[in-house]
Amino acid sequence: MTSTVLLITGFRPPHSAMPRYDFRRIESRWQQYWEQHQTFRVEDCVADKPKMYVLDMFPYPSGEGLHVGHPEGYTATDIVCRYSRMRGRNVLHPMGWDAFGLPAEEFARKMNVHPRIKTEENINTFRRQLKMLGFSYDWSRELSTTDPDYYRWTQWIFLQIFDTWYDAECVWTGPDGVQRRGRGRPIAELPIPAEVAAAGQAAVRRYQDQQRLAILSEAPVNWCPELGTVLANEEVVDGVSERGGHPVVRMNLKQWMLRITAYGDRLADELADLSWPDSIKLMQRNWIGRSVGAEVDFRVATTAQAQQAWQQSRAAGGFPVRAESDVIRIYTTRPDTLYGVTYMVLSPEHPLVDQLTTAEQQAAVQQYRQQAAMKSELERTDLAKTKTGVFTGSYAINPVNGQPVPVWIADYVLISYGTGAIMAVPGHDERDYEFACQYQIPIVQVVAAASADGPQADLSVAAFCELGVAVNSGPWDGMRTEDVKQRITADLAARGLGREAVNFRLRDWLFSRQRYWGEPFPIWHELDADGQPTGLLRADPVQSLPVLHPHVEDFQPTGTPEPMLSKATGDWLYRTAEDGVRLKRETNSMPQWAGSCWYYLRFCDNRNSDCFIDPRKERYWLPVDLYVGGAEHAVLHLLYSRFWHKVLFDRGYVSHPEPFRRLVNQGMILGENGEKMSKSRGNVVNPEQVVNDRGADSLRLYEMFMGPLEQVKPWQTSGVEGVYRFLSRVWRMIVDDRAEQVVLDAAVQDVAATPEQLRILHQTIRAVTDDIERMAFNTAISRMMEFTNAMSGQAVRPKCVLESFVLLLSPFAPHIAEELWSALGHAQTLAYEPWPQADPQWLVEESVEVPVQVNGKLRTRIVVPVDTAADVLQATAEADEVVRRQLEGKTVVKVVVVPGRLVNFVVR
RNA sequence: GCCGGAGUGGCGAAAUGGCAGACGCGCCGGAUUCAAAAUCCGGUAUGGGUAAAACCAUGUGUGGGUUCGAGUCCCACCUCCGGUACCA
Repeated sequence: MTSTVLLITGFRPPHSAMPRYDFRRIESRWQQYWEQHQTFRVEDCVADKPKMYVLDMFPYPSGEGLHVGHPEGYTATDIVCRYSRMRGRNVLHPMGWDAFGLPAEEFARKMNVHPRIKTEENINTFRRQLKMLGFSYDWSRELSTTDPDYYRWTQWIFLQIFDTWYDAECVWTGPDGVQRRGRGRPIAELPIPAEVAAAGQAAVRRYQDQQRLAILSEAPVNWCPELGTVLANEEVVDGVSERGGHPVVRMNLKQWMLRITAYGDRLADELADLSWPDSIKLMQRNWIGRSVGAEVDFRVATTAQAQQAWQQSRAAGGFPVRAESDVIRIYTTRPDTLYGVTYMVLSPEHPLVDQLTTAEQQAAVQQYRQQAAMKSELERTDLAKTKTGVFTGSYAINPVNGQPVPVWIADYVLISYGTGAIMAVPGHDERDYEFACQYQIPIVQVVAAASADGPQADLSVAAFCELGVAVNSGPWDGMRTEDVKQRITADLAARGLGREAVNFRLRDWLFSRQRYWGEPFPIWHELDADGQPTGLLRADPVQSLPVLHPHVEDFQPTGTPEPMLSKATGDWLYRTAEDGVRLKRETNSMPQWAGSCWYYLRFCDNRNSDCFIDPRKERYWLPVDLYVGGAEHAVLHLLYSRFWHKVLFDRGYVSHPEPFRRLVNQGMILGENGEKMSKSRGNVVNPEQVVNDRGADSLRLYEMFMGPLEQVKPWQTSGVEGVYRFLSRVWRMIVDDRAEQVVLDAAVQDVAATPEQLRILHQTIRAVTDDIERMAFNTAISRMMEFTNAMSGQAVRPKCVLESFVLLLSPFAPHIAEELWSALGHAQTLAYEPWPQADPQWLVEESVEVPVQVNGKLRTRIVVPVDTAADVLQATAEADEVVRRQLEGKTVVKVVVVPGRLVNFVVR
């Protein structure tokens, strides 16, 4: 009875088998297939395939799970990888976890669960969510920075840095065949001055310890009591911690510093050859902030004879490495303005301040220094509206003209930059100008405008900071600024009073933290008989690595700058060496940046227990061909990684000077309201939800269809709907959605394609291919939509055309593509099918529509054969009715004819 | 302040100096349906014009410039976003 009714009404039973595009079934099926068949496992060092290393910035596995921002970059790289495999490349596409860090430790503190447990839980969530999206990672290469097998080698690299000193004069040629000046060399090769050698073994060791690239030094640091750790300058924003916004105070602590500044020149110069966005290169260059100028010595004023004697000794002995105790050494980028110096400024922390302060000024200076010390970084920058300072009572002699100038202290001069002291030229420096006005210090003009039409100097209004010509500058008057700089520096150098100098805005990298959940340092402190540190250090032997975390009972912060690891028991903290020396372990831990500095190397060889990377694999895979991640890492992570890489390069462990050949930054995805996504704004989109609603292929496609990868763009849930509809149309174009099984639609036939169909196909192949090469995924998807719109209307859809199309679609929407490929009769995955080739024969249209303009305004369009010559094209245009009317009664002055593009009549 | 990047329909966007708005969303109309969903077809920058078309004018943040021709190149400015902040 039922069947009768069915026949009469044409009603078909709902069939669960698979009529429609059922993404749930398709996606889980193909994810299982890839996993079972190890489809994306990659071999190292394959000789007959060109390699391609495509890397995502690995995520911090937060407790929140995946964010829609993650799949943006990951989808882009996955498309490139899948495409590249089909183009015959051997593709390395790994994923891992940057899993050390404070949140897991905070959680441990609240819940008393070991950070490792929470970390593993978070990683499991992230891995599950990423696998849902169908990325073609080689999961056998997965790693976490928190794996002892991984951080063993992080510690090992630290020891290499510890074992290295920077020989700035060394000229050498690397394995890349490029000659460089400056090289990190083994500390054992450091020349020891005779007097140090004579002072004994301990003196030699202390001397070496000062020259290493990793040194312990007493430095003013940002201590955050709330977080229980010191923070790098970069982690402090406006005087509070970047994470959590807790107050930060400055204090002096002994901390590990990595001497990244030694590599400042190379880090800046070697950006040149990288395929990175210019804006990122510029940001790095600005961050490094290399400037060229001069160091100049000003002797504290005493008697004329003493001054003369000093100058004579300098003329004879040259410019010393360290200035004498009565000499103020300054750094300036404008040595040409030396004649305009009307005062000098020492930073309040400068070691000469006490010595220079006269009895009358004692109280004022003392008070000022105390104030400055108490000011946080925030206040010091915030209160910068009006400059403050105090006169020390002393004068120094200007080496170019013998004039005495007063010496002040002021907190607008930073102890950490240059020499911590400046010559002040209020006429030609904004800050000095402001200060001089504040304290009625004379302002002298020594630079005049170079020409009448450029910016002019008016020192009654503002400092004149432009280049120009020297005035009031003795022998240099009339010379151009650039020339005076050169010659005055040379002149000072000849007299032993100055020299050319280079400075960096970049500071050395504060490399220790006081947290539990970071890599322990493989370093011991020697103790004396009383159990006090002697200041001498010992490195763990590399065979004994990793230094594992100690067991601790609770994760409450110590409340003091004493590191968390100091809560460890004695057997972790202390040891007696073979020679009987009592040792205490270093209890600081490494910052989160450490693990991410070199993970791209370990992906090439993540199971190696003999070395951090097999040199053969390093030479095969490195450098990374494409690195995609957020612009928030534009400076720090990328600079730190490059630094470590260069140390490893100098020490012969890696063969390329740079780790990342090409860099692309994805733009942030905003909430639907155009604001940054955040819990507090309530506009967070959960990718897992999108996958459940519309499938991974739709999510991937939408993330790419939103707009250019690099651009910031708002999320639109209706847009996901749009690409889902597109995938449904693709499905119906090939599969009969009325059948109970996945069978081809009756229109899909094994026949030859028509010329029109071939033209559409090959134009699509060409456009999609070009767009993938340009990483313009949004337009590639548009082209596939156009193809689908055109082909769906065809009564007969040749199978061969659809097969090529499915291959084009597969990098973007791999699950549906695999399913369709299988429906089209293929037993194997399409992951390694050759990428379709555009046949030039079908790329040319037979005729073309050419716009005709009159005076640049579009008047009509004419259709002509595609290769119509210029004169014929013009004649055709002139013959056109609309054009004739437009040209009537006017004089044609000129005709612009671009064959195949346009005709333009210029008339009067 | 300084250094980057970006301003194009109702929205996301597209456009080697050569037809502005491809593609998608939304909306409007139609087909299918008892009805709805889904699907399919058509339309959709603005103003004028027309019964409807044709057609005309305007239009890529603002103002200028180069050019036969400018969203695209140059100059000045405005707005938004990102970076940076006394670096001598």
